Amino acid sequence: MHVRDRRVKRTQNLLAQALLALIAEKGYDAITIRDITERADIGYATFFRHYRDKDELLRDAADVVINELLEILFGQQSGKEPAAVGQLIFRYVADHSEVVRVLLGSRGPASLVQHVIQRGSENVLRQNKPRPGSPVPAEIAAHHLVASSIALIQWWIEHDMPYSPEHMGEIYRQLIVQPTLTSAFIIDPA
Amino acid sequence: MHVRDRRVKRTQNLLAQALLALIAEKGYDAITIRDITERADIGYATFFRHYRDKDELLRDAADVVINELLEILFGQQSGKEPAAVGQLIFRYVADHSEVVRVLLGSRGPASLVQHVIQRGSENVLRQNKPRPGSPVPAEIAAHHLVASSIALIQWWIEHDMPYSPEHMGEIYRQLIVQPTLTSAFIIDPA
DNA sequence: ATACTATGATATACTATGTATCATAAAGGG
DNA sequence: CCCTTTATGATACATAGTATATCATAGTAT
Repeated sequence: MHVRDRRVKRTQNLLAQALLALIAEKGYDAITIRDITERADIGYATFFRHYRDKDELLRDAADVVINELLEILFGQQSGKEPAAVGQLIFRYVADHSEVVRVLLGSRGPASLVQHVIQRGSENVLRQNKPRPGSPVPAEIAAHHLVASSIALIQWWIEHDMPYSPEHMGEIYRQLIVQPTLTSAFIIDPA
Repeated sequence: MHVRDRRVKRTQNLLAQALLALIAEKGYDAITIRDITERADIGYATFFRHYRDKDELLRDAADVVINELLEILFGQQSGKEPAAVGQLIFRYVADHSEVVRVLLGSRGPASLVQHVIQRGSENVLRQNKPRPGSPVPAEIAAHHLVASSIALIQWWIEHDMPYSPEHMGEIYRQLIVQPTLTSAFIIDPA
């Protein structure tokens, strides 16, 4: 999937940036497509040449963030200790809190969160071996791991990040990672 | 808050029933207010005399279900063993899967799920004593407990309930209840 | 019985979506 | 560099849905 025409790339970038800026200003629901095209300085009809509706544009913009975070978590250093993973997550969120707040904010559509959970679960399943004989199916454990992580991030952001990323990493490990791994997966000793 | 006029109660009931039926048929987003009023056989303008928009009606309808479930969980038998609590939840969901599917379905607005988490967290905090010195704050643990439970219910419903309520109760206990209680709360020995 | 209030029906203004069309400008391949 | 292709801008327009106002009527409470 390589976009050949520079004009297309330019237009899509402008639309995504405009959307994120507008969400931060007035919330997702209040935004009209005309708002987006005016902010991006793009013809109104041009929007529909790229996306069917607002949601499609939002998902496209979100994929950039998702891939970035997945790269951090599952990149070269996949065998890292689980304790550090939590700190990585919450440090990333703190560094990009504006965008994350926008994407996971309570105003966004539920379908986006579902999409993020889906993407995350696939990666968890790919990176861990299920423990044979466990009453907890790997598919459920993966879903739980990702959904709980997002819920924890949402709580942290909505409460204006009252604890440090290190502290959140410890909470994350104790409440989510440790129980899930010991319940359903073979713990990687690396 | 007692509704005196029978006409009001009648109208609101008809609107709520119509909305739930329509969500099951075509999904929340596709529903117009005219759809609702026509199905309920109520004048179009009358809708706005009770609710500002669709979301307000949905939240009102959801509160009925929330209160019912909270009554089951925190009613007379609050001191029950945690293992049984999971079965109670998933049995209730199975018995009311149509409505729960509608309310927690991926098409519904995110704000509704947030609302449910809020209501549930308050109850968890009210029913449990925080463990002193734990790195996991009680507020976070309560949020985690409820948010994870909803995520697990969503997974179960969206996958057409492939495991029995008993099995789900065990998963629930192992993945969510046990870790959360031991991490952040004083375990009730009753 | 009477005063009150909710409803139905209707009209209307307004906003937003989505499509069609055509001239123009920019891009890419040779 | 030329030529073909394609994306964009501008505009007009059809459609759908929201939200409010008004008034006669019917149901409700006390």
